[in-house]
Amino acid sequence: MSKGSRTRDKIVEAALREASLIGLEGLTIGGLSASMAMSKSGLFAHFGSKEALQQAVIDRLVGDFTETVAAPALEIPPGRARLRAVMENWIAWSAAPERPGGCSMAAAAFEYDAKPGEIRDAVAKMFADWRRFLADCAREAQRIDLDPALDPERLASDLLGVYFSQHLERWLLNEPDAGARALERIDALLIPKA
Amino acid sequence: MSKGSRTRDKIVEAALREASLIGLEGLTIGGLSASMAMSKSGLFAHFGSKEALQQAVIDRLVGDFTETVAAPALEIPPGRARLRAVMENWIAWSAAPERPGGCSMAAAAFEYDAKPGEIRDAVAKMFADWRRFLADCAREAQRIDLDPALDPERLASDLLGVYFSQHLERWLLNEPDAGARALERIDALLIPKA
DNA sequence: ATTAAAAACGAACGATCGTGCTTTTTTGAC
DNA sequence: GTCAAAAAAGCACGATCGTTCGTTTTTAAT
Repeated sequence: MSKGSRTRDKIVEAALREASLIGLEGLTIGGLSASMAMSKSGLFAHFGSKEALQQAVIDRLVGDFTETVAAPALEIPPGRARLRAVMENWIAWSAAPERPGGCSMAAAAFEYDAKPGEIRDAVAKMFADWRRFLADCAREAQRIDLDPALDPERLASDLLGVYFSQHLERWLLNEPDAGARALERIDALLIPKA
Repeated sequence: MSKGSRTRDKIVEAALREASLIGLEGLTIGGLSASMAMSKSGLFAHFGSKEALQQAVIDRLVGDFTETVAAPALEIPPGRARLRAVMENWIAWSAAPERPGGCSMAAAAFEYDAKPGEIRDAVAKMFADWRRFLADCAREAQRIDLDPALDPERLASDLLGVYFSQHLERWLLNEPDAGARALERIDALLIPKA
């Protein structure tokens, strides 16, 4: 790997960290370059535009998310336990120290829900893909040990909701036990097959 | 009422509308003054700082919210029906045309969850107050016709979650029936007394 | 070691940011 | 109608925004 793409990675990594605090829109080329002791123009040249940088951040975010939240859960055999592991990983991700401002996926979703453009489209795709993944996990689990009477799409929406409320309870209200309480509610949602 | 406070109201109103689209942080004195055909300095003089303007917007938001969502539900006698009316009003508020970018309360909560300062404190108070209101409604309803086995605090968190997920489904994924589906899930959460 | 390519830099651009000051216009009480 | 007070405007400031361009430094293949 060339030196160029290595620095590019470092930049995106730093941008992701900063975006977790101030949002994707709050990112600035100047501020970012200062935080990594490199020149504005040098940093800029790696992307060509601010929007391209934001896109790179989103791509990286999706990659990290998949790797950290979804992939490890796929090691667990399909069923209710796998779906619960997904949610467990997601909540842990939301509290991880390398994301000092919490889950950037949630932040980006609410930040761009009314800002047309390519960034918004990318964020919408990320969100829709994630909801579909949750629904697919639910459907699969219903063939094993999850109550077949549940509506998987509706369950996915509910799981998203539980996540968002625990996000705000943790980050906005500073309630460290928000994640644990959310997991209790998730257990209640995942009704086992009778 | 003096002319001064009348224009101030108009400014805050316009700012609230714009913030619904671009966020509280995205507000600019210049952009706002241009959108209402008035000078930057003339607008600025009403507040003295951008942060004071943002505070005014939040105050106005809280007022509108209380008046539109909470107050009408208090006309309904206490109980499960009142709590459901609160959620119904809230979801309708989220879809109202005078908020072209959706619920600013949700947007502000996620925007400021990691941005320390007075604005964040105000947003956190708004959110905490609202959650307490929901829990109080639930507790009250349990004395009438709501299942006493429910945990009112947990129910309040769940209701918040259902709202947030329908917000994203409506605004980010453009699903017009998100509100109706959310109401179904809310009905399922509000288990009647046996 | 040479050398062309890649990467980083420094300086500057026009635009816009929030904010201060001074002047002009408008208001409302007498 | 007068006149002080309030409101709005005009203008400019330092700072920072994203971006461009020409130069210098570093890399990596020969």
